Amino acid sequence: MSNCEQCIVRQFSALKALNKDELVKLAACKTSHIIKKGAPLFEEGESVNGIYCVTSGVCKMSKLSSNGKDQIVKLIKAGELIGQRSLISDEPANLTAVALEDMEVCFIPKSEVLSLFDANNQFSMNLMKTVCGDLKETSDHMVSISQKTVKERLAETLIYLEETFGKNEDGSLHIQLSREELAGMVSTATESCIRLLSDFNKLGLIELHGKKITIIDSNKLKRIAD
Amino acid sequence: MSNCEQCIVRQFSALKALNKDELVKLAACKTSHIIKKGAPLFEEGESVNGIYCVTSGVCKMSKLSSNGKDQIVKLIKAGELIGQRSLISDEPANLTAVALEDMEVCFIPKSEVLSLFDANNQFSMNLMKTVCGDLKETSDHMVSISQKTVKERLAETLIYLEETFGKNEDGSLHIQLSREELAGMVSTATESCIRLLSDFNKLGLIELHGKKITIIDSNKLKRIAD
DNA sequence: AATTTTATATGATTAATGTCAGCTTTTTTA
DNA sequence: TAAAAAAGCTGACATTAATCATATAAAATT
Repeated sequence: MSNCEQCIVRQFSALKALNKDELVKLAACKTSHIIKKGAPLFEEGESVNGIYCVTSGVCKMSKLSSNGKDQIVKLIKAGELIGQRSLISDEPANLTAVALEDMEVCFIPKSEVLSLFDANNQFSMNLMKTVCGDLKETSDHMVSISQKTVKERLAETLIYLEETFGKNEDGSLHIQLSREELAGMVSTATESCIRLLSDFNKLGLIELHGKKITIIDSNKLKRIAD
Repeated sequence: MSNCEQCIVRQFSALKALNKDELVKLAACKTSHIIKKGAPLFEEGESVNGIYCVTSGVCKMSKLSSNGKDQIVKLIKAGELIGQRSLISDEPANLTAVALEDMEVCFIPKSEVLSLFDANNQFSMNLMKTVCGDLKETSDHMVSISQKTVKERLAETLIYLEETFGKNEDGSLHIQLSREELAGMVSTATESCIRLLSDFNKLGLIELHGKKITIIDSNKLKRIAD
């Protein structure tokens, strides 16, 4: 059982409000897990009974629609919490969480979160701000899907991926998504996504080497994205 | 200055957790307002500095996109609160709120909400649940826009309007939206919306008399909506 | 009441994007 | 390493839904 006081990623989530005693108590009740790439943390409809704190790795939160397409609602990276919404709503998960890379996560049981919620106003305020931030992002995402073209959304998504997850030493996007997953973020068909990537490539906006995507002209991409 | 203790709609929002003292204090600091149909409560980008509690009437929360279309993100009815998200995030409004009917609202200043938040755990938990509910709805709405056809979404929206706002004695939808507004909810062009309403009419699923829409076969509509 | 403006309606056309099919490359598994 | 499976790519085509044009009806204004 590792220490929560030393945990760096804590600073990035609502947990930053916890005091020493609370952290000791947290360390005692949390459990650590390794989630392999492609494995689910939980699936839509499951009862989660706690929240996950991501120590390393990235995961996608998505919803499978009746036509078999996986719409990615958001990506989560180290330092963020997963499952707050359904914990607070006291409902089963609305989205499926699947690891995009090998992940390390800590599971904090619901009872512990609720007791923190009661005892620590700053913690609950932080949690609330996170959920409110998610709500704003999701509203904006919704408007973007309904008002922008696929090309604009793809450009927007590529910029988002670079800004949020950074790049490798060779300049390529650090996060590796399949074309299908990228399409799921953009909300388009896989073929359309591939075709537009290929167009961007021909226009010199990006470079493609297998799964690696390198953004060459981010200003032009930003202009396309609006 | 009217009484908050006697206010019925309080029961429908996070405010139901307030005790007698808190309600007296609330009554003393809140202000009541009449908003005429078509008038804005606030616009995107404005600082709201408090929350509105809707006593009567309905309003739309929408976002104007660069191409001039108004995407309606959600509708709000009596008993609900408006502006929690930006209050908690401490940000300007992300959406514009416009009255669809004459409305009565009470404005509660930010300082009062924050002090309730600190003093009353149940209140903050309620507020949090509301925001989480909004987040789930918005996520689902987003997936619906990206995965369903316009026809399916229109059917879905009509069912939602009947279930949420009820019908008049003659069976027509109680809430009256322009075709443009309905299109804004469905996320489609006004013409497409009109055309599909006309199709539904010909198929005997609904009846149109001017602005009045009457749902005739809600089962078939539900089947179309999925 | 007449006129202007706005909303609703419908047809024709175009543009955007999804679907299907076939092929190549990459990855996985035996 | 060979074979099989999955992912990526491209072209052809179909479909959906947006746009444009125009007509009618309703509402607002003079």
